[in-house]
Amino acid sequence: MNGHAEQAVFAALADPTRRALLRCIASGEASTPTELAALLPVTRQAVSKHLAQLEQARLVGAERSGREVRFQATPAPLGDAIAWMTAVGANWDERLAALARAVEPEAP
Amino acid sequence: MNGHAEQAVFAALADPTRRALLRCIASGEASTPTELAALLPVTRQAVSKHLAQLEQARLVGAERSGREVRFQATPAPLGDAIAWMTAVGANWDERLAALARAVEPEAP
DNA sequence: CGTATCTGCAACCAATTGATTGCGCTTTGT
DNA sequence: ACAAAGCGCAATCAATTGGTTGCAGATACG
Repeated sequence: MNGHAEQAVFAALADPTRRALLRCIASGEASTPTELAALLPVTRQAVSKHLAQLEQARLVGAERSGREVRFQATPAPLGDAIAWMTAVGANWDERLAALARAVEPEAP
Repeated sequence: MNGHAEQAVFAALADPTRRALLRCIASGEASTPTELAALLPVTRQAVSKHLAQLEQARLVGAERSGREVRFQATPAPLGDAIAWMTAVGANWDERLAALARAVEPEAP
């Protein structure tokens, strides 16, 4: 689970529409593609493709309920991305090093 | 300093070559474009363009020294990106909420 | 049963991106 | 002074991306 995970996560987070979608889903503002499309200035199909990318990055999970699909946020990949950032940043920043220790509570 | 910063940071981090460059610079393995290009399977000009993007995201800083340019890592934007992630993730994950409190030590 | 929703899939299009080559400018060293 | 090293800029190219429209398959509701 190294290297390839951050790729998808950072790529997914690189798009403003995708970040907005994740925020809406995380805050419980909306859950289905049509609901989310109503909140954003793009079509439902565009939202659906973005959701597919977020799902591939494991940032959201889909669950079908009848004719609609309900999306929910998944926290783990964000933690992985933060771990990568702190691991890199710990080399030259003390504050990030401290955060790295907070992220990885493993005792050697 | 809201919104536009993460855009550049996440976009910069979305590319594998750029992540490798940041890791090399952060670890002190290399500092100049030609040094970095020697470590990666791309040309020096490609490295230079990637460095420009990292610089635009404030993840690295350039400093000319004679005929060569020495790059150094800048920690702040990583902290901003982590703050964004924890802020979004805090809505549905307790562990990220705890991390958010660690990142933002501001008392209201 | 028929109709209106909600969704996914395919084709297609413009814009961006990652990467390359070639050239010109500045700095170092003999 | 002159050659070599390091760097930046411009043009170019293939591949990817974000977005759209159109259509077909399920599912709820009258």
